[in-house]
Amino acid sequence: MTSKKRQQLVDTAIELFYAHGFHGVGIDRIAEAAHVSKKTMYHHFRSKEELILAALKHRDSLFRNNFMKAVEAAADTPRERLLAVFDVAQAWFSDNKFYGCMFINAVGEYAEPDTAIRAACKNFKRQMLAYIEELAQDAGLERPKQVAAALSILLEGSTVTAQVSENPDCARIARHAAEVLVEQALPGPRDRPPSLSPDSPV
Amino acid sequence: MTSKKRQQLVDTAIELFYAHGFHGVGIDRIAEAAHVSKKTMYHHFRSKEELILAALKHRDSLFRNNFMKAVEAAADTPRERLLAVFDVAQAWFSDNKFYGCMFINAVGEYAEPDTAIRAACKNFKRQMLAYIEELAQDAGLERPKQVAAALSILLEGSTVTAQVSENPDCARIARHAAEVLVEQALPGPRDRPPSLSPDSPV
DNA sequence: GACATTCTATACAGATCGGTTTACATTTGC
DNA sequence: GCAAATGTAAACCGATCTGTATAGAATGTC
Repeated sequence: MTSKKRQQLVDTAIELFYAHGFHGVGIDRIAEAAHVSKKTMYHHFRSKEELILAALKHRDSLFRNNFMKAVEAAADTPRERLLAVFDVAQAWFSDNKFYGCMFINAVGEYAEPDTAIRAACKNFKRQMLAYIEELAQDAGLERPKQVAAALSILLEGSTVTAQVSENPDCARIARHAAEVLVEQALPGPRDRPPSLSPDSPV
Repeated sequence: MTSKKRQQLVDTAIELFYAHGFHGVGIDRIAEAAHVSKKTMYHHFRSKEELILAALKHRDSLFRNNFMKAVEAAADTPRERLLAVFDVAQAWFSDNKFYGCMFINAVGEYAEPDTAIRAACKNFKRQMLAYIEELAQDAGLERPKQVAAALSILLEGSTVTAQVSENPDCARIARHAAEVLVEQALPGPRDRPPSLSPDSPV
């Protein structure tokens, strides 16, 4: 059973690191905000890096869980879900506590390769890509991996564009682009009209 | 005339900030690496933030200049240039000193809105988008602004994907997606075959 | 050669960094 | 009631942070 104090620390660490960066937030600040003494904090995490790793790991599972649930709630058919990814993203971008992707931000601060922090970030991205590949497969697309890779790039791009340009609506642009790519990857006759046709049998 | 020492400081600041983050590099380290004393450094820049701003500004003009030159050298026709953007990006990603987009990294560390640093980053992205819009316009596409926004998102997405996943080849995926989007935005009959046709008159 | 200027190296100030330790309060088990 | 255990706040450590000030070397000018 994970301790309650430990969870408070991880939750607070996620919030502060996400909003102010990893180098920008000190241990003291996290301990104080979490109402935990530094001593007990160092009882649960032997270093700042371990706290960062715990925060990233928890953020990973929490974020992907919420993301998948939101996608599944937003659409029923596999193909609609593939596009609903961008609706969910738009809602995320519109949160007033949206500061981009925490893992991209982490890599921006910790660029050295072959470190535990980078590995956690790479792993998050790999799992997000795997989820999109699964959706693309279920949607019965041709070359699902390639299409999923393109949709993943659109998702990353809209995330950083929303972050830097403070414009959540770029998710709509990404969705339109995704529609074209998905349409073009549908099996069957190639020269169909560009409008979305009703579900074809898979 | 900009002083030589000043330029050394800016160049060194760009290199170190880009590789290790803004909070991760101190004033002393930059002054030492630039072979400039702290005193003369504070003669040219009254604070670290001013040095950061000068570094971002110089990086902005340098990067966009090199990028545009590389695109123009890589292709002759407007439509080919629109796609050559991703070839240039791929070469950039393959540099062993590639650490993602410096401006995205900056926003990840300085999230507070309405600051000079954020304004510099937003401005860079705005100018990059304007350049892509210009290419889209010259290529004679329908809805050039919307296509340019999508291509910009693809560019941002491939940049962060190359950064986090250490895979420069995602530029190729982005290029393929861009080809589909450009093809779909060409004026004239809609149901042409998916292969790229030779230049149509604009 | 004398002098003002400009650079340097370096020490310093005060704050904060990550991390440890100390002293005390609170809870717990018996 | 009492001791062991666990929590706390807070001082403390050395290092580093941004920013300033000092002392001396190099430079240029007359």
